Amino acid sequence: MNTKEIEEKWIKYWEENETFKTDINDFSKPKFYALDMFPYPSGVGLHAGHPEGYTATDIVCRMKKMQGYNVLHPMGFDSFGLPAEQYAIKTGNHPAKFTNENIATFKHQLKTLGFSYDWQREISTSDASYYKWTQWIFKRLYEKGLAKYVDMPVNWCEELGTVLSNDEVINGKSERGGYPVVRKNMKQWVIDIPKYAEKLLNGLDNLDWPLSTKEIQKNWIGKSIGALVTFKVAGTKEEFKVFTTRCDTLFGATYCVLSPEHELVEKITVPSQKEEVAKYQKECSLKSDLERTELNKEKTGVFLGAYAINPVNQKEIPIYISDYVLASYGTGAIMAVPAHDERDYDFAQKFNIPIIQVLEEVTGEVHENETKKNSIVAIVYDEEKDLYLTLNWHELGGRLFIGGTIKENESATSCALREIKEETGWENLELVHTLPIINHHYYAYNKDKYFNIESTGFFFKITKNSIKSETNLDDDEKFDIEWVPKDVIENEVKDSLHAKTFYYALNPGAMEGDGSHINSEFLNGLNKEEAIKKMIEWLEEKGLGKKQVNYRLREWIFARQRYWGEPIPVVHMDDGSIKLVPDEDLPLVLPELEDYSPSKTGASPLEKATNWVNVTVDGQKGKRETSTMPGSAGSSWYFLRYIDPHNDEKLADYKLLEHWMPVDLYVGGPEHAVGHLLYSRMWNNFLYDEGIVPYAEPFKKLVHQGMILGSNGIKMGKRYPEYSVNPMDIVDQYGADTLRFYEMFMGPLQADKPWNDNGVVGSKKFLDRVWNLYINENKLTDNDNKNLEKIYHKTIKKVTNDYETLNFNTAISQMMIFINAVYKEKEYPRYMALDFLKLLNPICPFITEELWQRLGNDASIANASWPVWDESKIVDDQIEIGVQVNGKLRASITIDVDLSEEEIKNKALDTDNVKKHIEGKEIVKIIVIKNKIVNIVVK
RNA sequence: GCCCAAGUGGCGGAAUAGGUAGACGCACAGGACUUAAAAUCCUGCGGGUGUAAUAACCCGUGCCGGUUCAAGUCCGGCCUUGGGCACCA
Repeated sequence: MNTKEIEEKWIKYWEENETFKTDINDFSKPKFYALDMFPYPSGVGLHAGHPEGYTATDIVCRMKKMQGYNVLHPMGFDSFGLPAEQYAIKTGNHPAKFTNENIATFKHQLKTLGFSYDWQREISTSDASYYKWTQWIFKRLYEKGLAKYVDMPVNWCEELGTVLSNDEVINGKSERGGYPVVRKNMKQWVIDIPKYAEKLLNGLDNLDWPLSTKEIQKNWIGKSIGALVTFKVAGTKEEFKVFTTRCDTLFGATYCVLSPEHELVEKITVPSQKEEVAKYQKECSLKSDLERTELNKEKTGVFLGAYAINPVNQKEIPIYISDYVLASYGTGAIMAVPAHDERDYDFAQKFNIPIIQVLEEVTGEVHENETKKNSIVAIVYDEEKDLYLTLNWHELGGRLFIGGTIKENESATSCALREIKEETGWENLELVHTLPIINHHYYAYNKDKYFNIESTGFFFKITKNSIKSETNLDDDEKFDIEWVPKDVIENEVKDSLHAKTFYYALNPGAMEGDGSHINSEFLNGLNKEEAIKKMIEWLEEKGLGKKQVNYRLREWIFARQRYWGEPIPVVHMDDGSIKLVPDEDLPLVLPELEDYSPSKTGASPLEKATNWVNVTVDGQKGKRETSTMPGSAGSSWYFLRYIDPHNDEKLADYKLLEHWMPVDLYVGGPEHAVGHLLYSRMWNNFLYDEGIVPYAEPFKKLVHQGMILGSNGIKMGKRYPEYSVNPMDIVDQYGADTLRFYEMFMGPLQADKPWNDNGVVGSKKFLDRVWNLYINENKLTDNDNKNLEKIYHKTIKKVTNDYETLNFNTAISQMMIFINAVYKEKEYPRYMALDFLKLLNPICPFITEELWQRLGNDASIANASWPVWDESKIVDDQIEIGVQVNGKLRASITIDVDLSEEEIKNKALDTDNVKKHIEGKEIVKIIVIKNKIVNIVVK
């Protein structure tokens, strides 16, 4: 088989005959729109991962076409981007030259692989005829106030000379290149995607997408429901709002924190603190994002000297600034509840701010007639030895810490010290933390009474001054004093009160879940949900706050200080106003430059095109915007343009969109979960709201292909070039069919899979086996062959269903089983041979076209109709089922399918090995699951 | 730390309304064809005890426990790997 010759022949045939041209206006058949994530045409051509997803959609498309669907299967290029620009900087050539050369290479390679794209619908985001409409959409966003020119802190990457959007920054470094990114205030174009947060969140519900991707989008949007609470600044007319999800803990708010950038800081700082505050603000502004997150261990901050008034109790509480409060989230200000937030706790400890507990954990089981009392649990820690002091009561109560009842007129602390001394003899300990009060219910066996206690926890440490004296214990105090490490406590301290107390000792401020409210006046006794509801009602009634939804999602930074992108179609007039470039002047085409290099100061290369930049509009002078749009602009709507790629009047005809959208199957990598896949949903939702497109959600079903790893199990790439595979080399050596077949057989589409050269050879062997069967073996016959009938119908069924659900590896294994069976036969009926070619065709279009023709067919197999199976021919009349005794397989029997339960039982019991295992035992029952298994239970 | 996904032979992977674990392929071993090799075709192939060979038995789907006549599949608790988020109030 000469794969090269065959492949070239059919590529030419399909092109000349327009085999895969979509008649977009033919609404008579059901439609199927399959979309691949279009590639960035890099200089190196396709990598091993491209053919995987592309083959997957191609298989489904080819099957759907044969099943009578009108299939739309387009391809294009995401052709704006940095590599082309860097090439232009180096060579002085226009980036378009480089881009077009690469597109030509990509297109050639894609054709070589046999994908059934309708190339007449090809688009390229850097074509002016395409980006005309990208600019047009931008204008609509601007008109609706969704594209905004604002002064705000943005991600500035010095090395790349541009600002970046949040999804392009990973751990404080640029996604591309890994260069440091800092926060910098710049006047920038942003898209107000948070306005669409709710729609983007709700829209996910009805999408057939991977759960993990939906989850990532949900987290990225980050909806939280809470309240906005107004705090007045004592002695001034100023006030500020805080966002909180736990307004029920307001009684425990003992200070407030503003972000260092908060606008109120200058106004309310008292004169004596001004210097220190200014110094701290400066320190924070110089920190990069990376430093700011890395240095999150030790809390820092400065007191403003000003006080806020807690609206629930009129108490004056200090106001600080600290960089643990982010300017960009919520209102940039918080109320701090150190008792129930670890960060606030750390800060309060460091600055000696009071801690008020307002939530109380309830442990144990509630009973009637409980006796109430107050008590303590004391934990004593030896830091040097890393051991904790416990009392081992053995069978009387297990391992516990020191406990005791608070006497009348005694404070909790002195009770704790007294109990420690009485029970263990230790004195002069250092109190590390007072732990939250726990409301505990229990039953005391020795007193036969139910108790309900308010237990205060204490965490003490032994110091050099600590002393131990002899103890004088009562007779009923039968315990051993044991010093044990942490893991022994975690395993052995079973009592819920003591275990919880220990947890709080190690995690101060961690009590932030549900609990019963205390110290909270009108909220006392309520749980979290009730208390939040009541507090919001109270705040709203008094005009001090209201219910508020907040999102983590931020503005989409929409400008890049680069050349190779869509020009933003606006003019900044000398009087400071902004004018849009009129629709009739679109596309606003990129000017040619002598020098494409960026500047370190944040100026776009376009500033050098002075003739282009300086314009007069309506007799007024102005300058064009010189930043360009990000790469994610053009890819946010390309799926619409495929439907009507040559339309000069509209981005796409509404009637066509109505018929063809949404995309039925979208395949691409999971790395676009919060970039492209969120941005395109936002644009499409916006265009829907504007009545430009007929459906809000663009992608009905989404599937992520996994990564093709090197044979070492590690991602292919620069690090391990010796393990990287160039798909074109595989095509040269084994043919495109083999590459497609192998990548589909490797494993589930969605999984990451290591490359294996032997696997490629194995795939080629199978295709050779098929070829030989049709060409060299004289088995083809016009007779029928009953031996193959069942497997033939089964194969059609399995392959059809597996293609539909994208389980290509198991479809292939079924085809192998079929071919193995044919090899064992003398005669291969012609109709089966033809139908098998149809089943294999979506994966291996070349070899199947060739064999189809050699079997005497004129037209392309792509136009043949998909085979159908006969369910009645699949049913077995005899099957083998297992026989178990007490759940262990002891035999298997062959039975007629319609055999009665009684007969199956008899047959099972009549088997030698089964007899052996039930001999002398009593049969308890016999379970017969029709056509599956028999299980005999004996005693 | 929080959220999500996944752990099955030497390897890639099959099998989930709970019902004979290891389909199919790779690798490996043996055989046929050949002067020979390659290619091709056929057979075997989870680990162990056992047998001349069969038979038969035991163990086995990351670990521990549970539910069930029956668990890779369901439940509880861990461990490991991958991905996402991370001072988000």
